[in-house]
Amino acid sequence: MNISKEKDFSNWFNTIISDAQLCDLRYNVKGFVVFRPWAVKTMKLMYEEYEKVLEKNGHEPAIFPSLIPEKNFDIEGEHVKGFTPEVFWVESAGDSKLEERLAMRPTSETAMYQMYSLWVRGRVDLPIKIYQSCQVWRYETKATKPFFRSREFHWIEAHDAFATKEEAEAQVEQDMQMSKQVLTEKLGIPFVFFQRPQWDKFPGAVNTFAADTLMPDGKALQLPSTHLLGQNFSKAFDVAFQNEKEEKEFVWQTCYGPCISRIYGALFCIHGDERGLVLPFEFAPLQAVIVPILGKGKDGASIIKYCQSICNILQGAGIRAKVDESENTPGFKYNYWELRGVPVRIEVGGREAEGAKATILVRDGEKKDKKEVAFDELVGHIMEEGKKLSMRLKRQADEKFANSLHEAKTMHELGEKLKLGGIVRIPFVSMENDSKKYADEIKEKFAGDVRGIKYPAEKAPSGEKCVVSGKEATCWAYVAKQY
RNA sequence: GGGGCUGUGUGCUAACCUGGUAUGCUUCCGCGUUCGGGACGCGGCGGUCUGAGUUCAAAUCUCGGCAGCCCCA
Repeated sequence: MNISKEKDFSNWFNTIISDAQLCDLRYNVKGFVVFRPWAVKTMKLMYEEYEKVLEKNGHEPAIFPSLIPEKNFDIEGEHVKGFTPEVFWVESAGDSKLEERLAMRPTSETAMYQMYSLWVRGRVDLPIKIYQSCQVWRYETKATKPFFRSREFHWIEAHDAFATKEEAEAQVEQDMQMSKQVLTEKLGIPFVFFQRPQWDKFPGAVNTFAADTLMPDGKALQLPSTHLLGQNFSKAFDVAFQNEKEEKEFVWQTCYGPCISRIYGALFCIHGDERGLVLPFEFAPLQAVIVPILGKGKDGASIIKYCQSICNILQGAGIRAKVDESENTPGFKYNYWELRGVPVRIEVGGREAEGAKATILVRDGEKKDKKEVAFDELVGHIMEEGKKLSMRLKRQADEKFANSLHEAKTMHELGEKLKLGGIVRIPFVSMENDSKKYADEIKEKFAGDVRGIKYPAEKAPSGEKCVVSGKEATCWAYVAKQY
């Protein structure tokens, strides 16, 4: 495709989703896209990984209905206010209008917590740690963008209920750990967790913590967020238990929402290059592609046969591999699979077939990096190279991320740094609601958003003045342009 | 939320200003030759987003709808 994602990110983005066939934008409902097999295969692997980690951390799967009666939806005041403008409503069925309209879930608190109310009787029923992998719908009024902001998206939501506040707080930390295990360790996506300002919380939450990563154009993208709900919802939905003193006590809740379709977007934007996708080995739909090189004067049948024997041995070792037997020329196949980010390419022609070897090139290598590997060493070599590729991707992403963190002490400096892209640390007055006007000023002047304070909290600034208000700064705030 | 641009076979595109038989490439199908970095020849299938209006006549002009992109907040 030959487009620089740094210089021309939107062009790169639009080109890769159509050329690598990640999704099809031609579906005729605004904000809804068709996810195509190549994207879905990786997203499924991501779901699997995430579900595994959630279950390892004590969560169990469930499937809740996607429709929520309006009355449930109205129970928690803040939540209603936050979400109602974005709800798709089902108002009729067949020819008859429904007595009560039904919300297509924009998130499942109001579907799940009424059930939690029935399920929780005593301490023995706690904690509840349930997740579901599902899609949700939100009528986004901002411009939609495939993967990043669609009106339908695919995520996991985990909803936990505890007997004590401390356990709930610990859960928030566990959610952050899980984010790190999956996003950073497995997918190579760097991020920072911020505690969002009071004016930018999840509707109904006591506190919101969200992971921000950076896109190639320097804008921040929110990835998983976890919310300390306190007792706001449990009081509203009557999720309570009888304690040892035989008193009624409301549970303490958290919810956690990694959006797989968005994380997938972040994944390919962070690792992709001017030739197309670059995928971590573990998450590539196809990990090794074998390209036969036939031609006059060569024994085509025996080359194909040899390719197949390589494929068998790789598949036997658990590597997702295939022989590309299409009618295209080798050069076409190289480009085709590079565009799709297949980690390892194996070229097999007469030379290889006769010498019981194969020529290997890893996705982020150049022509000169091709290596010949003996048949018997292929499995070990590919596993090793795959692992190294994933590590390289993670390291490069980490470095780039670290280089995009800036600091500013004055309004002017903040403006200059924001122009560079990335996240800028400033001394700031506070994260309370009455400081929102200063954040609004930053937004107005530089289109930058106050993302919050770092979590875990940093040592507060001493003797620093807020760059906006000039008042005594009580915290280090982080500012970025955002998606 | 505000502003701008756009919609023609699968994709890209010409014709649009100045209304009159819709151009070329690509994809796809068939046949043959090719194959170590996006092969080629010949033949074939396939199109003006949608609704209304103006007109003898609309891809073209006008208005609405739907959809996409870009910029600003």
